[in-house]
Amino acid sequence: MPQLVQPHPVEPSSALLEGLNPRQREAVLYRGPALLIVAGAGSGKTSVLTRRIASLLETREAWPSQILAITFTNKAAGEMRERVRGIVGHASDGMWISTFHSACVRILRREAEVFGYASGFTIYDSGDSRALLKRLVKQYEADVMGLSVANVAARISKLKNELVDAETFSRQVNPSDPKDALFLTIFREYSRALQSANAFDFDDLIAQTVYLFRAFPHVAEPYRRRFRHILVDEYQDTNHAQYALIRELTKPVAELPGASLTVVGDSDQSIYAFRGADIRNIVEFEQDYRDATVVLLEQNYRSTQTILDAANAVIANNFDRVAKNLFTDTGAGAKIVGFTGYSGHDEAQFVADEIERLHRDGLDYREVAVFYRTNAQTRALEEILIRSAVPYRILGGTKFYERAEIKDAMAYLIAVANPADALAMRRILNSPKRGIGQVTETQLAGYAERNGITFREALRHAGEQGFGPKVAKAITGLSDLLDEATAMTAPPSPDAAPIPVFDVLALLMQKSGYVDALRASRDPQDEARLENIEELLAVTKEFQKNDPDGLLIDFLTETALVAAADELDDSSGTVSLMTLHTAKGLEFRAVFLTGIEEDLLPHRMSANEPGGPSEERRLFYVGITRAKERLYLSLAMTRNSYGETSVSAPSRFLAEIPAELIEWRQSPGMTGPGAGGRVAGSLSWSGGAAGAAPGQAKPKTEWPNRVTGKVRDNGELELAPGDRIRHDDFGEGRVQAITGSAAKRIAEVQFDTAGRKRLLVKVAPIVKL
DNA sequence: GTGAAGGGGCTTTTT
DNA sequence: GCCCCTTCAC
Repeated sequence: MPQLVQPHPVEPSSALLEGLNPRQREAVLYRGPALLIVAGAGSGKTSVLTRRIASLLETREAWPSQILAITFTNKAAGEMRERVRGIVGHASDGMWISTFHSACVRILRREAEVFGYASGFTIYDSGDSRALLKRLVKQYEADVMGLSVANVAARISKLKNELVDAETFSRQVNPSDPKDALFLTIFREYSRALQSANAFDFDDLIAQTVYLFRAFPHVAEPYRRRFRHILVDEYQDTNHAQYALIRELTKPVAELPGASLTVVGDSDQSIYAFRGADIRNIVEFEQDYRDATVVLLEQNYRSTQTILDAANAVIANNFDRVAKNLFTDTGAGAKIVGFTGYSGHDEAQFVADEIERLHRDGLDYREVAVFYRTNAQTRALEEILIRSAVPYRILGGTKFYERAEIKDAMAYLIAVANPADALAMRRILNSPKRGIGQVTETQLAGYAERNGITFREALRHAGEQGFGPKVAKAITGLSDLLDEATAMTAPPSPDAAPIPVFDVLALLMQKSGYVDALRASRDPQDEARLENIEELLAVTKEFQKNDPDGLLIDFLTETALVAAADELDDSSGTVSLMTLHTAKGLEFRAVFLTGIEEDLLPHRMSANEPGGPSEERRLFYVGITRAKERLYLSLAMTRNSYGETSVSAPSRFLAEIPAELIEWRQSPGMTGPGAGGRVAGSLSWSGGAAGAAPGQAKPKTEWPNRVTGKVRDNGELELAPGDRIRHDDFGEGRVQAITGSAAKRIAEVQFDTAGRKRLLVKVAPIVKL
């Protein structure tokens, strides 16, 4: 064991402290049992955290293996690791920098056997949990009692985040309430099913690690000894289970004091109460950890004063907070631009046009982001951005790993890695179609249960269950294929290189007939599905490239834990679209906050929740403070939801921003008949959505979802400068120039009334005249 | 057991 | 508007 505490730490090199203000410097240098860094938005906390870690290493106060740093996303973890490495080089190897979930998986994979799990356990995402719960809800006819899959799932998740398991819950619940009794039954069955499938759901990853540490101190002890410095970022968004995990890890062991704990957070940016985040963790930090020191970082190095003024003014309306005021010395900067569209599409068009203008002025697309409250808002934005030929990327929403064909392919891999996982087995049982239906599946499950074997084992005994020859052969064929793949993943000698995941997946997809079935299909969507399978194969290739020794189980872990923000690719040169939640922790030179309307932000669903409106305000605050130079606030008078158009009202939050900070290109008061009213005062549209505003007569354009990949296709439409065209929305215009080639050909068109636009020739709703 | 057609219900945010 | 589930015909 290396020396644990140096009485007189060596002064860190001056390069490490360079450019830090006194507060930041203190946050880097302070040494003690507990440190809370209250870091306002943009106050350089990432820099402080990295330098704090680097200084611990540089002065030899800590070995890399003694450091555990928790970040909010895998991407943030990767960046922090790189930055520390940039300062101290390979002296940083061996640190644990990861998310709560990744760190817990790492611990659980090592220790699973201690409490009845196997190391190859599956991680169930929310879709898997719901699939499991669906069967239970149906089985117990719980829906007639008003227990839907969604609310059972939410309730179980909440309980697990509070470290309440089914047995603990059974002691709290009133057994004479039939609804609660039924819920308890389902909770129990769900937990049992997870355990027998050798699986953890997302919430288990944290909660079970805590149970493990509490039940088996000898398991916890090596971790308590090992991690002498624990740092947690975004502490305001930790839930009770995560809090408890940190408490467990910082407990003293025998002669050793507890690990030194550093947490960084900002209660104004707490936006995850809905998933159990407890702001008290940060507010009561000083009571929890005696001798804690607090450092406050208020100077902002990100945004202009105008943006900060808006942010400060908005957040000041939350009454239950410690006053904090962000400031900068970089100057006022540009005014915030406001825009009110007639419809969501009109709003989106403003966004697209403005992005193009910024781009012409030299701003790279990757410096621009568009935020929204709900994923549903992407549709209109996407349609317009495609048409306007603005390159964009949606973070989160795409859900590659949630697509049926990807889930199928992953289920094949899971069936190999974790034969106990009946959910994965059932999923692949009849995809591709093998003539194994519901009846056969139920029979197999029954056989497994009667004989006390797994579902996977039952497949091996297909011959003994009275199936027809075709069905029996199909089952045996699948079973043999899985055996073949399993043999690949278990190399003959321990030091032989593992067979790449790519080969395993390729074998499974081919020999199962999965790809052949897609190829043979006449469903046009299957072509896209086939491409997705190929995309997944490419992902496995990439995985092996980055991690040549990576095993199948590592691949499954990595893909199970990708967060939306992990998809951000700084080199892509595209505009980033994401929800306000995903935006936390990021920054962009130009930011568009869209849909700033009542019922959307604050969201209608938040109104009845305690603390709901305040949390929505923090969400708005988080969005505003992502912007470095330019901030746009936009909204629409009408919005489509459920295929119906409804009228919307400006968000109350708009009125909280001092009027002189916003320059309205088109204010809410200017849009309706009888325009001229002020934004802030009355919060309704004067005259509603009536009146034939130009934006509203738009013809409907069909934009099928991305699975089909089938958008409008003009084929090889020939266009040359000088040609006249007609556009569905913009009317007639003249082509000014053509750039790009093939599918990326872009036409610059001067429209007679709609101004100048860039259009993707292949997909724009245009005809040549 | 499979596929097409029609009806009901739903969306806040995420690891 | 779309997804998922049920129903019905083969």
